[in-house]
Amino acid sequence: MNQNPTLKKIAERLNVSISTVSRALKDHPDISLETKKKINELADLLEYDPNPYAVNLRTHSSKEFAVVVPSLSNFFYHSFISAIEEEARIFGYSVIIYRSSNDAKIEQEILKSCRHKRVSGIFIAITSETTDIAPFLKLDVHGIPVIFFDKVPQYESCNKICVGDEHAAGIAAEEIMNKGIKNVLAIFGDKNMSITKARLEKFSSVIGQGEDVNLQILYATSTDEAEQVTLAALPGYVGRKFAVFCMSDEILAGSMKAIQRKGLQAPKDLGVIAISDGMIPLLFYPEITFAETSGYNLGKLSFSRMMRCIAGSSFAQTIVDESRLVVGGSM
Amino acid sequence: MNQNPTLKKIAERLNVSISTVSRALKDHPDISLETKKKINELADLLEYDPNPYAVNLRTHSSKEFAVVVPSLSNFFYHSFISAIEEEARIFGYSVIIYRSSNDAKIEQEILKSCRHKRVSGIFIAITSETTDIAPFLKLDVHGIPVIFFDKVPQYESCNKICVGDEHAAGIAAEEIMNKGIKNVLAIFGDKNMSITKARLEKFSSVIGQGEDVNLQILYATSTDEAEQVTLAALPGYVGRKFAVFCMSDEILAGSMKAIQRKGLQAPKDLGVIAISDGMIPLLFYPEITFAETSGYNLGKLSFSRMMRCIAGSSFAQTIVDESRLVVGGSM
DNA sequence: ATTTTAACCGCAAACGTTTGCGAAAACATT
DNA sequence: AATGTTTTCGCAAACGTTTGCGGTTAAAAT
Repeated sequence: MNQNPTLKKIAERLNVSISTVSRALKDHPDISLETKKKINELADLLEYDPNPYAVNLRTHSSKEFAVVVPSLSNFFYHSFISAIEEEARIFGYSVIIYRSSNDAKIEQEILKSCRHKRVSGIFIAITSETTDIAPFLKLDVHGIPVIFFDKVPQYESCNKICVGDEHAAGIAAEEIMNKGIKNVLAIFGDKNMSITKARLEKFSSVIGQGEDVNLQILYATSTDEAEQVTLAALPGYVGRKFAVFCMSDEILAGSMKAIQRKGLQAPKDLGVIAISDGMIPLLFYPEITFAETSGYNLGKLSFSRMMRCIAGSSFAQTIVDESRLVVGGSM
Repeated sequence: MNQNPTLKKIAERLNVSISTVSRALKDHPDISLETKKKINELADLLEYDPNPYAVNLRTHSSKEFAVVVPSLSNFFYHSFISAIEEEARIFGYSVIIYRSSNDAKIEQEILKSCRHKRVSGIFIAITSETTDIAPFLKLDVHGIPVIFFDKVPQYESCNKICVGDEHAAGIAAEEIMNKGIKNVLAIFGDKNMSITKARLEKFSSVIGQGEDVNLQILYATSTDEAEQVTLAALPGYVGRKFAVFCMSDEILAGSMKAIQRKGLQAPKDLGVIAISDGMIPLLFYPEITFAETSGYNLGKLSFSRMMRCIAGSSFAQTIVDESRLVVGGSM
C-alpha cells in the first residue's frame, strides 16, 4: 500500500522547499526555469497529482459541479448530463451526479452534502414534492450558484433553464392542423404540474384556431393510466381521421400500448404525435413524429449560465430553449 | 457568505477545547454526559456537519463509493445504481456516479480521480475497449476494493458479479420449446463479446435438444442493424408458427421495429422472447416475455461483496446471478 | 492523611496544500 | 564601493479534523 507522492516527497528528493515545488508545479514566475524543469520531471515520473482534499481544505473550492436529477432512467436527463460533462471537461471541472429519487428528503441530504463539499455549482431538477426552496437560496448566498433546469420552482428570482413548453406544444399542434386533421385526442400529464398547464394552454389555443375541430383532452399521471384512458377513448374515433397527441414520453408509452392493443396502425388508421426527448419515439415503426425537447441543448445553455454566475453575474435569469419538430412516419 | 460551523466555533462558544467537542460528537467515553449534552445541543442548533475534506485529509477515508458505468441511458445500470444507493445509505456511505461513455481514456481519468479521492470502493462496468486492467489491480493494492459487474474483464483473479448469461439464455430457449415452436429466429449481438458467446452457446444447445427444430442465427451490433437483419429474415417465416429471440434490449428494439413494419403481431403471427432488464418489453402490447437480468439484484450482490472486501476478505470471487422468466403476452 | 484509581479534559502534532512575507543571492545602477 | 533592484527561494501559518498522551481534579482505597 505505497502512498501517493506528495509535495513533501518531491521537495525532499530535490532538496528544495515544499513551497518551491508547489509554485513550480503551477508555473509561478518566482521559480527559475531550471528548477521548474527538474521538479516537473520528477512530478511526471512519480505521477504526482495534488490531493484534492488538501487543496480544498486550503482553498475552499472544489472544481466540481453537482448535477441533481430525480431519476436516471430518463433519456432527457441523460443527454443533459452528457452536455454538462462535455463542457465541464473543457473547463477542468469534474461533475458528480446525484439522484434524488424524486424524494424531497433525499434532495435535502444531497444539498447538504454539496454544501459541505463546497461544490462549485449545482444543476438541479427539483422533485415534484419540493416546496421549500429556501435551502437553495441559502446555497446561493454561500457562494454556490444554483441553476434550476427542467423542473424548476415557481419562485421568480433564480436561474431557470427550461424547455419551451409552449413552443413545443405549439409546433405539435401546428403539425396536426397542417395535416388537416379535425379530430384530436390529447393526453396530458398531472393537472397540477406547471408543465402540464403550459403545454395544455398553448396546445388548445393553437388547435382552437382551426374551424370545427373536435378536441378531446384527457389526463393521466402514469404510463398505466395513459394506457387506460387512451384505451377507453379510442373506440370513439375508429373509422374517422384522427390524431393522438401525447404530452410526454411517459404518456406516449402508455398510449402506444393502447393503440397497439386496438390493432391500430399509424399513419394508416390514425396520426400520432408527441412531445419527447427522442428515445421512445424511435422504438416504434413507423417512428413517432415529435416535438423535441433537447436535454443536450438545455445542458449547454445551463452550463454557460453557470460559468457566467461563477464569473460574478449575480442577477437571475430565466432561459427557455425552443424545440424543433422531428418528423417520423406517424402522421 | 457566513461560514459553516466548525469544531473550533463550537468549542469557543462553550469554553471547551476542540478535542472535547470532537470526542463528544462521536460519543467518546472520555467525555461526561453533561458536556456531551451541551455540545450536541449546540451542534444541532448550528447544524454542524464535519468538513469532509478535513476528515479525509486526516483519516484517509472518504466513506463514499464510486459507481462507474459506460452509459446512464440504460435501465439495467439504473436499477443497479438504485440498489447500491439503497444499501450505501444504510451503511452511511454516499455514492458518486461516473460515466465513462464507453471510452477507455475517460475511464482512466475517472480511476485516477477515484484514487486521489480515496473512495472507499469502486463498482465498475468496464468499457468494451478496456484491455489493460493493471490500473484496477493497482487500486486494489492501494486498499481500494474494486468490484467488477456486468461488463467484466477476462482476468481471473478479481471480484466479478455477473448476470447468468447461460441461465437466461437457457430459460428463454426452454420457453420456446415448451410452446412447441419448431422454427426459431435468434438475433444475437456482437460476435466478439463474451456475453454473446455465452448466451449463444447455451441457447443453441437447449434448442438443439428438440427434434427437427429449425434454428436460424443472425448477428447485429446495433439497434438499426437488428432491424435490418430481422426485416430481411422475416419473410421466410410468415405463415409458419415461429418465434423470434432477441439477446438484448438493443436487439429487441430493432427487431420489434421490423416486426411492426411487417405488420406482424405477437402472439398471433409469431412468438417474441428476449433477454432484458425489463424496460423495453413493457413498452409494447402485448408485453414481451423475457428472461430478466436484474440490475437490482446485481447491485445487492455487488454491495455485499464490497462490504466483505472492506471487512478484509482478500480473495477474489465470481458471483453469477441467475435470472427468472417474466411472462408477457408475446408467446 | 496519604496514595491509588478513575473520570474528564486539553495540548499539540499531523494530514497535504497554498500563499503572504521576508531573506539571500545575483545583478545593475550610481 | 555603496546602494538599489531583481530573481529566486524558504518560513510559517492556515484550512478543520482526529487522536495519542499527559495533566487535573475528585472520589475511593489504604
